[in-house]
Order: sequence, then structure tokens, then C-alpha cells
Amino acid sequence: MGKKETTIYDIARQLNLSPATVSRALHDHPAINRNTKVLITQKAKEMGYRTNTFARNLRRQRTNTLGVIVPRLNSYFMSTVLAGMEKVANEAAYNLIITQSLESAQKEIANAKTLFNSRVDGLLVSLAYDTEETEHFETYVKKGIPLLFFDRVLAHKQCTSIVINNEEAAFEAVTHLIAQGCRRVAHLTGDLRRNVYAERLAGYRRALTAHGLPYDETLVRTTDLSPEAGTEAAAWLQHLAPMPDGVFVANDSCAVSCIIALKQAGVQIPEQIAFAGFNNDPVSRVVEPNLTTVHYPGQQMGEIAVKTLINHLNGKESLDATNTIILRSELIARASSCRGKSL
Amino acid sequence: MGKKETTIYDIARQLNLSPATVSRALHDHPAINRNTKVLITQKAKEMGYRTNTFARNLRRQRTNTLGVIVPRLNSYFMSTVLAGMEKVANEAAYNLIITQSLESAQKEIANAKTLFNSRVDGLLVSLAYDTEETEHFETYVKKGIPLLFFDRVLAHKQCTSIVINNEEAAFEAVTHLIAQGCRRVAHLTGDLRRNVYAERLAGYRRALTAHGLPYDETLVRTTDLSPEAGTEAAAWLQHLAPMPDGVFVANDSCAVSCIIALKQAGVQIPEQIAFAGFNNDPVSRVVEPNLTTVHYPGQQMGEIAVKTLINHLNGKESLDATNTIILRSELIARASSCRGKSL
DNA sequence: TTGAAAGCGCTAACAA
DNA sequence: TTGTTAGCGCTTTCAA
Repeated sequence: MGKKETTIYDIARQLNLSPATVSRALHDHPAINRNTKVLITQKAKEMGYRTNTFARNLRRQRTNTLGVIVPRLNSYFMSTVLAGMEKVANEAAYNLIITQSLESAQKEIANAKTLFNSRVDGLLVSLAYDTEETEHFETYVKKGIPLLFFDRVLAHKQCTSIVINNEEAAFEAVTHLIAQGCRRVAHLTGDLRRNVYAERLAGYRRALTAHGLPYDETLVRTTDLSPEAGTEAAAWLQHLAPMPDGVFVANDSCAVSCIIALKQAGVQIPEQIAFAGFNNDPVSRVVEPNLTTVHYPGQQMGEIAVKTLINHLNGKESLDATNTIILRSELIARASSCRGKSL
Repeated sequence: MGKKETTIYDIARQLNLSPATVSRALHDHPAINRNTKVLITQKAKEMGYRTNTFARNLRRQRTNTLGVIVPRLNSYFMSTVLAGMEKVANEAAYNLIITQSLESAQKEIANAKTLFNSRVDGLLVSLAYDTEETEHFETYVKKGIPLLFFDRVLAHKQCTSIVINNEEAAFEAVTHLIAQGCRRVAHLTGDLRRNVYAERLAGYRRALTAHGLPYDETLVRTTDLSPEAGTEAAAWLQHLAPMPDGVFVANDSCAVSCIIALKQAGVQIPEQIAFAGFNNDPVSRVVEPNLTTVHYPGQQMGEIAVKTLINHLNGKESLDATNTIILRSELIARASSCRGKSL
């Protein structure tokens, strides 16, 4: 591997200064002569010096690194969140170590451990599908490492969460379907151990009740919300008797594949079945008819999550008081649910 | 922050052993007594010990961390690549520090520098739109830090690249359009400084020539390939006289929005204009008619990139001999380009 | 404004 | 199989 690294000792020797002075100059210490500083900076560049982050971290007991655990990297929503996180972290000179649990609690535990050993200054988590125990986060809490959950969060904890109001968003979506004339609304959801799905179900249920419609649990189907699940759900919908006249799906990609399968089977959307999805994924604007959905501010969520965490680390803003940050979501009505002429 | 950290010294003291023995036990050193090892492992767990990665890295002069620079995190293709990278890296106990250049050469340079200072063991790069100079990678080459480009790569360099055969893929796509009867094929491309777009253009051109069609540069439009660019391109296409009867677009999301805009304007797809895109993005299977496209093995590319890099780092396989790894891509013909009855 | 010196926690060469 | 010991490169207290 190439030549030996230049250290502050090398620079110090060349300049007949002490390593301490070099260290100070390189990190804008106030008590340092302007000229000395220029001299050192120049020499450092000339010699190809680069900070040894380990030595520095070892000494300072800080890493300037944040850990991230997400269920999957390659979903539209998540990659948007990550883009926001990276942006803010980068601007604040923090590194991001990103890991994915692939929806497995076991991998989530392993990742939490690895990141813990990597001595991240803080951790950002969106939970896997099947996480039940949360022992693996206790180590962080105990060490006083700030822990921030986003999207798929943990209830009843002393850590901060960033979410949208899923219950309300679902309520609005279903209310909208009902306003369009739906009287028998089905719901495709994900694993109910996750707040996002449980809350959307609750919103669905409340909307039905609020408009005098019965809650019928045979109209609720739990799936993994994949496109394949959408296709299967299309068959399921057609076998329900009578067929529902509206469907609220907890994510867009599943909704879209469901619509496509139904159309192939000759079902009219929205005339026979009206649809509403969730996330405002790009596919929602491509499917025909365009999918009504809930806009989920992913990039913003990522930005705020990291900003909040870093502010906390810098002592600018304590997280201890903040329990939950709720971002604004928004229903976007499109053709998949609109039966009137007005839209 | 919490209590003081447990070190191997603490464990050693409690067990009346030397730190060296503890260190060995904790890292599966061969010359260690089975019982001693069990003892130490247990004690370590009991005391809540965690490896201090800095101290370890500082000593070993290795970080087990790879740096990644991508143009954007939140594109379907890129998030798929990253998912593959994370999977392999994680399995091999490597961390991934992911950064995005946001298509800016300047940010790419800054990120390269940061990652360099983070002492990554290797770097994976897909170039920004407007990168011209590549000085910022020279530091890596000089230090002997392996550098691996993927997708948007650098020509004529002594580093390894992982790509697909863009020229050939484009040739096939355009040949397919011609086989469907297109005689006046337009092309929407990206910044031609990037190999992927230059090569796709070359393939487009070769296909025309191979089938006796003239190359007309007024039919080639350079854009940023965003959905918005697709919408604008739709207007442009309609103003060309005569209107082209086929379009090859260098990415799917741009192609899809172009199709949508054309349909709104009353243009029949594929009867009046046949379309082929690139990437096999999910939207390609949602748009109507479904978009003919080139399947790009993103996940696989990410996996192979990291696997190759790690093998090199472990001395299992040298990269010095390997200049380019070419993955297989595949044309997927769908309704957007098929005029015959056969499909 | 600068310097001397200690030590962050770990690993590896050498010794026993 | 285990122990001794010397740093890896940096920051920081204390002293000058």
C-alpha cells in the first residue's frame, strides 16, 4: 500500500515546531499565530497530509458518524428519506453508515450491534417488519447515545420519533372514498405490529364509523404490500361477494399492481372500484387512472431527522423533552377515486 | 455520556489475564485455550464490553469501511445498486459510507476528500453528470487505495470498471424499433461526457447505419433525463416535421413521462410513435402501453462491485489485471414498441 | 503563542 | 498457550 502516511510529527519536524502546534493550526485553534497557521497549512498540503480520523476519534471519543438502519434501501420512499439524510449529514460534516435490515428483526439486531461497535454518535432507525423485542436498542439508551426513530417507530419509549399522522391521513383518504360514493371499502395493509399500518387501519376504521358504515374485518387483508401481493389481492377482491366498491391500500406500489390486475380482469376503475394508496410514489402518477394517494414528505423527514439528531449532539437542542415530531402529509385526489365530474 | 467504557484491560484485570490474551480471545486467535476463550467471552458480555474500533483501526491501519459516491441516492436504479452493495458489504463485515454528489462535480470532489480522510479501504464511484477533471481520484491511486467505478465510469484508466455493454444494448433496442417498422427514430440522451450516454448514442447510431437509415443529429436531444425533460421532449417531438415514428430514450422515467404527455396530446403509442427506454424501472411496467426497455442488473452490479473490491482487499483476487467487468443486460420488448400481432 | 508529555484502547512482535 | 511491551497518531492539560 503506497508510501507511509504523513503525520503531524513529520510536519512539525520539517517546520521545527511541536506536534501540538501543528494540531492546533490544523483545527483552527484560536490561540495560534496567523503566520504559523498559514505556514503549517501550506506544508501539510505540500506533504499530502490527511487527518488520521481514528487517532482523532480515539482521542476525542467522538466519531462524527451517524448510523442508519432501514428495512430496505431500494424503495422509493426510503431512498428519498436517505437522500435527505445524506444531504444534511454531509453539510454538517457527519458521515452516514447506512444498513438495511431487509425486514428481518434478526438482521436489525445484528446491524444495531455493528453500528454500536462502530461507535456511532447517534442512531436513526425505521423498524423491520417483524421486530418485536427492542432489547437491541437498550444498549444505546444505556450509554446515552441518542436514538431517533422515523416512519416505523416504537411506541412508549423515551426516544424521539419522527412520523406523519398516519391515522389522520388514512381517515382522510377513506373519507374521500366514501365521499365519492363508496359504501363497501376494503383495506390492504401490512404487518400490524408496525405503527404505520396499525394507525392506517385505525384511521380506516374511524372513517367508516364516522360515516355510518359497518366495520367488516373480512374486508381487511394483511399482506407484505409488495406488487405481487397487489396482484393476489385483485383476485381476492373479485371473489368477495359483493365486490367492494372502494379499496384503501397502505402503499402505492401494491395498489398499482392491484389496479393493473383488476383492469386486466375487466374491472372498471374507479367506476366499479375506487382506489386510494399511500406514499405518492412515482408510479402513482403513471398508472391509469392516476392513483389517489397520500403525499409522504420523505426527503423532509430525512433532513429533519438528521438535523434534529445533530443539533442534539451539539447541545443546541435537547431531545429529552421532544417525544414526537409530526410532519404534515397531504391527500392527493386523482382519477382512481373520482367518480364525479368535478375532477 | 453514560458510564465509562469497558476495555480489554478491565476484563484482563478481573480475570487475572493479560490484555493480549483477552484481545486474542475476542478475535478468534488460533493459539488460545478453549476454556480461556469461553471465560473471556462471557466476562466481556457481562461487563458490556464493545470493541473500540478506532483503537483497533489505528493499530491495524485498516478500517473495514468502503466509501461510495453516487450521483443520487433516490433513483430506482441507484437504490437497487446500493441495496446490493450493502448486502455483500454487511455479510463481509464491512461498513459502507454512502455519499451523493447530487450530479455536481464539485460535491463529488468534496466527498472524495472526506472519504479519503475517513480512510476508507476502498472506493466505489459512479460519476456525476458534469465531472471532467478526475484529479480528485489521483490521491487514491497514489496511496494504492483500490478504486472501482460502476455504471458511469472513467475511460482509459488503470482502475477497474463494472458496466453493461451500453452500446450493444442500445443497438439492440433501436434495431428492435426498426424491426417494428420505425424509419425515423429519435433519441433522448443525457450528458455525453458520461460513457453510458455516449455509448447508447453510439449504439443508436450504429443501428441506424446497419439498417440503412440516415443518422440525423436534429433527431437527437440532450436533456437531464428527468420526468420534466420527458414532458418537454413530447412537445419537441410533435414539432419535428415529419414527426418521428420511434424514440429511444436513455432512461425509463423520462420515457414514461414523455409517453404520458404524448398520449394527452392525442398521439397513438406505439402506432404513431414506438418507444424504447432503459433501466427496467418499475414505472415501465405501469405505463400504458407497457414500456419496452433494457433490463439493467443493478442489484447484481452492486453485489459484484463490492465482492470484487473486498476480494482484492483480502488479497484473494487482484484487480490490477482486471480492467473491466461487463454484466449482461437484456432487451425486454413490451407493448410500447410492438406493432405486429405477435406480441 | 508554543512546547512537553501523557494517554485514548488496541494489536503484534517477541519472549517465556 | 500466555505475557510484556511498544507504539499506531492524535489532542489536551499544564507549564513556559
